[in-house]
Amino acid sequence: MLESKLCQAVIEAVQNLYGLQLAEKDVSLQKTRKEFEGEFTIAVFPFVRVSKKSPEATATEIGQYVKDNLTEVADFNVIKGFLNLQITKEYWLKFLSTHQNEANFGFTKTEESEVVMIEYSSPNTNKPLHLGHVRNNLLGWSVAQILKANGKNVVKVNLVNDRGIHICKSMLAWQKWGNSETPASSGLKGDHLAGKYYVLFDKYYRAEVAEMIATGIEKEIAEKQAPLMLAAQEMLRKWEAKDEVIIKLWETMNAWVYEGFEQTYHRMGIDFDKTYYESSTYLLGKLIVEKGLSDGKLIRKADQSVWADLTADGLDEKLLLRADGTSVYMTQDLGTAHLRHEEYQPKQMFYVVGNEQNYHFDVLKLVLHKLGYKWSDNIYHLSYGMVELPAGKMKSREGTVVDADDLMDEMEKTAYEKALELGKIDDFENEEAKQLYATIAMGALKYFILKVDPQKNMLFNPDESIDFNGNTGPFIQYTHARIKSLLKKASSDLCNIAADIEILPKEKEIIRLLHEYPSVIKLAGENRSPALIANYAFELAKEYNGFYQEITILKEENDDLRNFRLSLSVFTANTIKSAMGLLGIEVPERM
RNA sequence: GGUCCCGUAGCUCAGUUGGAUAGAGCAACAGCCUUCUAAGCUGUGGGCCACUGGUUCGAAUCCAGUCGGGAUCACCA
Repeated sequence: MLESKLCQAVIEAVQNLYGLQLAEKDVSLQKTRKEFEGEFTIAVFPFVRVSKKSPEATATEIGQYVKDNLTEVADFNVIKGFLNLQITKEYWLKFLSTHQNEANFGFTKTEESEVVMIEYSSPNTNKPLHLGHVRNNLLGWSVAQILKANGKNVVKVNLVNDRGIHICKSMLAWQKWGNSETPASSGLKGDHLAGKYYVLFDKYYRAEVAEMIATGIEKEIAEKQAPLMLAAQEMLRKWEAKDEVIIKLWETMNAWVYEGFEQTYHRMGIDFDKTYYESSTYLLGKLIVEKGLSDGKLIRKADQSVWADLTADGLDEKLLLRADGTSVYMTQDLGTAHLRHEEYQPKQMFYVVGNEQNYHFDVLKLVLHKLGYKWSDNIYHLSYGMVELPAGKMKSREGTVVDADDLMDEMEKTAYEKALELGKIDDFENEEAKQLYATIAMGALKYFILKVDPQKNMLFNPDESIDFNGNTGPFIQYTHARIKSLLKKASSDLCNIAADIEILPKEKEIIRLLHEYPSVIKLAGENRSPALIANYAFELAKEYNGFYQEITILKEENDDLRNFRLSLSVFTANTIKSAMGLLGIEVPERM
């Protein structure tokens, strides 16, 4: 790699000139700012201590050494303490012709033994997916792609939370007020149907509680004693006892929900290699807890409940088994983690879960560590920020939840209106036009969400539809389509690039960006951040658009220049497509 | 209250892990299609990088404190 070659040369220079041995991290190699000549810049301030010369003199000496010893370096210049290196035209042109049509440029070959697991989505089966899940799904799927591009053997898993009191609530409501309604009879998607009854439960339950409070019962007692709540709890007990009627109802309603989820996932373009169901893993944790008890690593209290004492690590005590022996969320996660480790022995286990659960994952790792499972070190919580609305958090009770299916519908409608308005689809077949709205709508949505640093909270304003201009998915898609159109008109093959052409600054900038792509993939993998890929794709598209606007490509009369610019275009289109692919965004051939 | 995260243009976000004069997009205004797709390009205005101190050649970035916002501290998941 050129970058490390440059670093090595600088290390060598400092060693030979000043007798100081540096490590690669001591050399700050960065991109040269646009206003200066050159492609790479090294700040030499750290070296003046040993050179005992001015920054300018030091930079000049190092620059001269590097120029003399590296054929790739054509020249250098020094501004204040900054050494700007200029790379030879030959290097850039060779780079261009070598990689312009390389299938997986920038990707690392998959290492089969590097098994890495990533869990994302993890929905509850009592309501449809909302905007929060959308961020989760897109992040998870994209990070999986990025890890693959970094040579990992990725296993994508989903953990469906298909049991528990909240599931019973929608079941109970359906039983009471459903009149045997089904997705077929109502025309509702299965997950929306279940969600409808979950909301209904909440409505009647709150009415009951209000009524009880009105008769003088205390709020807390009312909430616990409301008949609907008692009935839901009774249903959960029956479920755990495998009551036939309840199990049947549970299976039926969950099947509806899965059908609905599948449609949403499919439309979103995300998938899984394996799906775990909490109903079949929730008991596994008990075995681990019992072993921990007999090993004396956990404590049993007088009421028979089991706890992990984490006070020595600055945390609290954590409940692992209730007094009645039933398991809690943490217990279940211990079991699932263990199961996954047994099944795959992953080198790393990633959990894409919102930052509201930071504490949960700290505890999970700590408890596993305490119980002696060394692989607890391989657990990483990919914590991401909340999606907030202008009014604050989404609240289902206030009806401010942004539904995933509705959101995608809205986006498609906007894409359609926009395309119509701009006359983009006048010569499109019906099917192709439909395909285009979907591609652009999803491109806009995915890019909007993925361009933000995962760690940070982000704002979504439902009143303003997501933009299609500027720093957006469609902007990048458009750039790709534009290049494709250009290439269709250029019938010539692009094979050899002549050596004696002049490279303009705008062209140089594009080459440099393309050259940077592999290290962007690497960085995105290390940081598990699709945002780095997104911002890179935008920068590349923007740079190309500037070039396209200002410089003649097809109509250039000099064949060498024409070929060179077409090569640049091909390479850019390929890289845009590749980068957007890592985000799960398709790029159209025309739009 | 304890712990953790965040605070950059009117708004939404970048800022390559400490480097040069802090950047994009949106919104506003002014231009550019008889020539490769105008979902594009060019230009103008807009900043006490929350505040204060510290570390050093150099800080939006690291450390400490203050203020403001969020999350969490359940026998919910």
